[in-house]
Amino acid sequence: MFWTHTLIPTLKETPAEAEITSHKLLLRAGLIRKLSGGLYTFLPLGLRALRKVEQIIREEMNRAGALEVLMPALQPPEIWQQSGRYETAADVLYKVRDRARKEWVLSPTAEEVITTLTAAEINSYRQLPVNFYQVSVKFRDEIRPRFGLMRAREFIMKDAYSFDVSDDAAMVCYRKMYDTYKRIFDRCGLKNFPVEADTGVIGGNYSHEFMVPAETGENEVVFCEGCGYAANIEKAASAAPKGQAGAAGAAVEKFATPGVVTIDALTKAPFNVPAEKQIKTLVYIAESKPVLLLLRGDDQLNDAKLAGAIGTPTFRPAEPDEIVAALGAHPGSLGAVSSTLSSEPGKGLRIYADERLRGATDRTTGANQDGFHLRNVSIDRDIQVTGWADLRTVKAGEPCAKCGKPLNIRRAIEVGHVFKLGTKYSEKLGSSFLAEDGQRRPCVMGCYGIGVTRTLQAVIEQSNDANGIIWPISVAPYTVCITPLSVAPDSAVMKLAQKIYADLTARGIDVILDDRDDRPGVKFKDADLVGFPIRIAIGEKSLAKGEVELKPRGGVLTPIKPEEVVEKVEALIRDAMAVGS
RNA sequence: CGGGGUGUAGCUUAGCCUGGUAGAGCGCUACGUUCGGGACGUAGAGGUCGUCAGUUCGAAUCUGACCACCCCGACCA
Repeated sequence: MFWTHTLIPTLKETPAEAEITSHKLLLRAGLIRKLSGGLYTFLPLGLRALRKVEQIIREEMNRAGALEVLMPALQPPEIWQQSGRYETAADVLYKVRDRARKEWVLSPTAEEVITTLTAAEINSYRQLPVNFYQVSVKFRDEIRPRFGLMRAREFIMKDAYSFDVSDDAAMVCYRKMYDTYKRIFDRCGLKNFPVEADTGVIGGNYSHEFMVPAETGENEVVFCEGCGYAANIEKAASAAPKGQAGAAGAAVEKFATPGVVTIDALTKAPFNVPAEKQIKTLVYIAESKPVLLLLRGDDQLNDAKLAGAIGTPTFRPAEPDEIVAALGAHPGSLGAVSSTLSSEPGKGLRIYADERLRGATDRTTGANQDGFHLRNVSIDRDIQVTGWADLRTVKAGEPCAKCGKPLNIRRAIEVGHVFKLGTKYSEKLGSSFLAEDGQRRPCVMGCYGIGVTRTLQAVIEQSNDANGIIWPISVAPYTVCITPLSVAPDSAVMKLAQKIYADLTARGIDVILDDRDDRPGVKFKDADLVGFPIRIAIGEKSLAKGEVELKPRGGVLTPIKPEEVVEKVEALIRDAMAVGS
């Protein structure tokens, strides 16, 4: 490709809309342009990089035996109602109507469609296992699109769905996809690591996310350098000490705490109750009923764990008036001690306590009367707990549950997610098979997603410098940029540039020739900004010495003879591509 | 949806407080001089000042509503 024959609208200045480095560079390097919030046009260069990522994904999915299909983005709401996600995923579903006012759903993912397909087409154990995938546009009504391609209303996703005869067989497939994902992200030049993850609204019982470490990432990941344990903070557990369980002491005693409405205020004089000796009481509404959640005063509730504990994905913090209605007091004086509750625990009011409170004695909590607290509370004696669960959020420095070493927390970008789904969708949508023993059984499913557009941006977020993007060769829009410093058609410089262009292109290498009649500085700056992995500069000065200049984007400039160019470039590409293959 | 912020040319912005009908840099066009890390000169093109309403003789500027975008929280690949 000749530079003047394509569109690469580089910008000297950063558009005000971009906040993080990768988003700024996507715009400045002329890879994308915004149409509206969370909606972007891929320009020729951005699309080339995107296609490279897609190609790697296709090669690895095919290698793993998955079958590529393409499902409709516009889907009937009936199958969503059948799976139950018409309600549970309602927040992210874009809905449109046709001329007859019939409603349709824009696909955020495709479990329903693929399962409808296999319900009709897969009938025998002889057809299993099978794994279908597609690369397509997905739509999600995000609460807040942001950071360019990182969280968009419309994005490219690779989604795959596996069907197996048994749980064990599904696990084999899960492992294969796990390994495949590792290879895909390695080949994209990304530093990445898998972490244990929460399953969220998709459901299922086992899952890992693939994370790319980045300060600008939207996820927090807990990891242990001792044993390699790693988990999303939504899922992570630690061996945080529970504190000694003793015998219940003195009777519960009410005391006045006028104006004290925070954990922190109660730690101060004249009360001096340490946060870890307090029981924090939170009120949530799940399925229209209040639920009390008890945690140590110095612990934070983890929403994802809460969802698992109460067994419903839809819940919300109670409004102040709902809290007063349920407990008779305002936040700051709430508690779960049986004698202070108007309604019997178990009869409508559920109480879940964090594992860390098991056996707790000598605690202080609210009295369900504004301005009063209770001391000497023993949880086993004084509180009727409906269920125990891990409800707290892990903090950095706590001992690893597996090896005891201190845990670390870092931010990361989620680029992929693998789930073991079980039979949730296959049962609801009737995807079953006749087994060898003549029994009909539901397929055991797994699903596997990669945010393709997000992966592309993660590459940029991870690989750049003050001058611009540093593309890994595997996903660069062009591998080589030839920069002739004179573009007069009959000049020796331009003639050599065109010869090298033809030679490299003939070897199947992606080359762009910067034939713009601009000053060298402009061309060098743009080549660095866009970040082509290899630049070959040809000027009259070096040519007089019988040389051209070869410069890897992140490396040092080396003068070489023109006839060595093809060989050197191929060597560089070979070295780079050795990663992950 | 709650909280905060911003809307002036393709991009970055000045002007707004104190009302008098818009200016710069980059980019773009032409010509000339330059030519190894974002050159310079001359001459140009390009603006419903987010939208609507109000106040006023007069609104980019003051008031109100709305819209869009950005940031913080919940959501997710």
